[in-house]
Amino acid sequence: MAFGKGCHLHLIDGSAFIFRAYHALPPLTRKSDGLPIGAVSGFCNMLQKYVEGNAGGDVTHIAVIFDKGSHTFRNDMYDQYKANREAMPEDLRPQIPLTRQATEAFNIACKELEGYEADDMIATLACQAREAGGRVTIISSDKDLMQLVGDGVEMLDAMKNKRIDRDGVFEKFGVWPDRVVDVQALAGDSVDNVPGAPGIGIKTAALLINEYGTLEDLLDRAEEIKQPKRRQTLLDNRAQIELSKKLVQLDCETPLDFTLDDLEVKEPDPETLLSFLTEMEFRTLTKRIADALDVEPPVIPDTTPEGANPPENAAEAPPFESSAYECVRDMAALNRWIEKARTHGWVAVDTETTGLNEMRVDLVGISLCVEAGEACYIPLIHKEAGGDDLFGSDALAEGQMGVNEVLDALRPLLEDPAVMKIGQNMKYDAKILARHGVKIAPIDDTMLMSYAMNAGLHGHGMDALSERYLNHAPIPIKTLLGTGKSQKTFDLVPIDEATKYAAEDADITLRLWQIFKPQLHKARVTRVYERLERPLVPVLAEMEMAGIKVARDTLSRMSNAFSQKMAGLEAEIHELSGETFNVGSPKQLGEILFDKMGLEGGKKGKTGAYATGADVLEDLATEHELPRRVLDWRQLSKLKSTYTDALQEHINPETGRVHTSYVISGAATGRLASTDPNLQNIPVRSEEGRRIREAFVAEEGKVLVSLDYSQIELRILAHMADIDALKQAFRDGQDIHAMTASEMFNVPLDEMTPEVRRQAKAINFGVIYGISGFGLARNLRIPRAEAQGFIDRYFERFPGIRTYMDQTIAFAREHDRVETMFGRVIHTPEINAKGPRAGFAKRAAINAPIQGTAADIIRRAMIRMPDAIAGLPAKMLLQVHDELLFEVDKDAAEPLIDAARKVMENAADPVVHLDVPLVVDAGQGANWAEAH
DNA sequence: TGATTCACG
DNA sequence: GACGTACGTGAATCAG
Repeated sequence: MAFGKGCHLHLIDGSAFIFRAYHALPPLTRKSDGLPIGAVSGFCNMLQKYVEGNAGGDVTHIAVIFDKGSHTFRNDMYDQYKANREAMPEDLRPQIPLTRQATEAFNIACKELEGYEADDMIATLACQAREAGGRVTIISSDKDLMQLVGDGVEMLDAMKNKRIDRDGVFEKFGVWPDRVVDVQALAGDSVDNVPGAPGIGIKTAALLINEYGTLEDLLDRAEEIKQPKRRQTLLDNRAQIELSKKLVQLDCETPLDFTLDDLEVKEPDPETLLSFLTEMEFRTLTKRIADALDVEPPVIPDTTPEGANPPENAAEAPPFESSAYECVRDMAALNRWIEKARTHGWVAVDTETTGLNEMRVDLVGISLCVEAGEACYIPLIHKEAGGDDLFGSDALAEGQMGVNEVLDALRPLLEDPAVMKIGQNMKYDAKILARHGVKIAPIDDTMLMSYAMNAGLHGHGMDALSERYLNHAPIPIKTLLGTGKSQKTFDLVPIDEATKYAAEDADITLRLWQIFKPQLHKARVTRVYERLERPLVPVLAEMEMAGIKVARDTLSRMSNAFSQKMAGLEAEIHELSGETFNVGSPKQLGEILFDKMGLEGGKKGKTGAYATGADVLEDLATEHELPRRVLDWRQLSKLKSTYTDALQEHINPETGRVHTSYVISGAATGRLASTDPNLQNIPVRSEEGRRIREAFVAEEGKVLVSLDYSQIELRILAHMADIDALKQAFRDGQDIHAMTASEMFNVPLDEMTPEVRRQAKAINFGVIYGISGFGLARNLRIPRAEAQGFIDRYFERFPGIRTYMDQTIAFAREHDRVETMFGRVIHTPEINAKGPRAGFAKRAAINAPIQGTAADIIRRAMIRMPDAIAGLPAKMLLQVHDELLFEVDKDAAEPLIDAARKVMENAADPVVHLDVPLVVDAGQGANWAEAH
């Protein structure tokens, strides 16, 4: 395309980029040979960020312009020009040619000219582009370039992401761009050693220029200046000022050996770019760019933990031999293991504790493994064998080192960035260790590796993985602890037994890691694992340890109120049924309703019991009073048993807070699951239930802040299925359900009734779930034919939805899996099954990419959140699928909302560009009910 | 231990 | 033509 009207040229000041990169970054060196590459790395990062930021923009032409040589025509005019510049730092010099290579690798034109400064080339190009009728953006913050601004030329400070237009220039110089040189000529520039007029700065210069029009007029009429000192300075220094103007005046006539047309934007060649980055050994950037280009990142050979790769021959691992495990009882032995871990660069770690509640249990021992079959156990607080149960003997068994002693010795290893720590469900161990002041990092997690590769195929617990991938059934914990009431804790297990069990766990973990690590690439889920799974571990560990304050007395009051109401309802129910029975027993209730009272519509399930679910009772409620009472009773029973009662037992006596646990690999779609207690299903839909949220409170002087994505799954559907009408509605900020209703039923928006809107809303949700006429009919309580009619109409109006569904199912049928927009893989093993199971699988396959993409987005937000709110007195406490809950000092609530909202709304960038905006709603209050 | 029910997104 | 039918979770409870 020839450059002309409608074109947009971006000119990057390469030298400025390099210096900024150099000063912004610590002195990094290339691992393999120590070559300094900090500036190159920063340069590439900035370039990448810049390219990403402009993806989909209107840039048509681009070039990075470099200075070349130190002698320019300005030195001929004035030998002191830029004379007092500091020499280029030694470690920057070799990086200069590399930044040129980098630019070329990005397939961006890279230009320089002997004897000219980059500024002159930029000026020339800008002038040419302007004359051709195009627009220009100069990426630089160099004030010397500001004289070019105007008539379609703008500057952009890439670091501050601030555009500088004519007004911006005026702000800086006090004159419009065409007089900037005059001001600079007067004011001079100490950095470039431009002399100017002594004693006159930018302020005074602007004042004078504005009064006299131009520099030339000013100098000619210098006699008229009222202030004697100023007048004299100008008269005395006329020659110097005129020279200064020549020095700062950019040359728009630079002889270029290329034209604007040569600068047309070109897509980078993935291979060229990635091979350059690989050569530089930029791991993070290589992955990021591979992501952006949607190719699997190349493997960078490495000796550091990030890429610590197990031996290729892991399959030839020795058989399990529990008697070979070592029990570490003294410092000398421990140090030998630490040394082994260091020489390998990795170590599998497993902690044994007195229970499963990470916030309360004690650390009993630690096992380590460095090679298959080579593992040890470090017992810490095992109790004396044969201890008197009656008196609960507390005596420690012989031959154990102290907990602090051992952790002090292990801490440098566990925190060493050069040693990879491998675990199965590392969040657990990380929390235990964090309670002892050890911040374990970096980590790999075999559970998460399995999850990234095999979600939907099987579970990811260690026992299942060991049997499946190592063909080895681990020692069941039951054989050590027993079961039921007589179950004991791990500290009561004899040390020799514990050694076999614990060391085996570390051994298994290491072997799994050796198998999984190389598989990640082949399964094309490396970036899912490294960017969506692993980084979540420390974030969730922090949230879980922070916990949320729960007001026990509030819950307990509610509990009592519920009890009373339930007793009343129970009496009425017994009265109505004519006998006393267990209202909580669906079986008894079914018999009362359908056998004794003879109500219609009794259906027996596969166990032969009548169904008495809420939907059944709801239907019966029109016939009889009893079902309504049972529904009310059940609601209260649920609230009391699951929430007001159970929640109190989860309040940690030490912290006064409730600490949930998130299961990263819980849901196949990428969603988190919350357990012990589940804080993702605290009531909100019913008025009565919502009040339970009043018991979730902020600490004194703080507030709870809730931010939630508005309609995130529908937005993702609109994008993925590419439905223009829906996308436009979201862009316009319309009520999406009303808009759907309007489209479907031909009702103008201003005549929309709540009932019609409600129906459209049900359909919108139904679509996400893989709708059926039957299901919609049941949900809306309308005849099935009518529901089917709605669905047909919906697909007629939004045919893209049908296409999306068909394509998704076809993909699943072919590959036995579906994927989210971020590359998360969800296996659909039943998609080709026969019978009703195929229906389930189909609907799950339709839903998974949508639900999963939403899950990926909030994960990305959570991973970025700690940095984004680092300066605020705030903590992220809970995640509820599309909501994040924070606790923050009262006066910092607004800044927190601003910061967190920004992260959430931009969480898809830069890997995925959504055609619809993500919108986040926020609220705050003393408790969760108020904040939501 | 499995089925049922119901809380959430 | 029949069959079964909205996606993803966790916890409490009953009953065998």
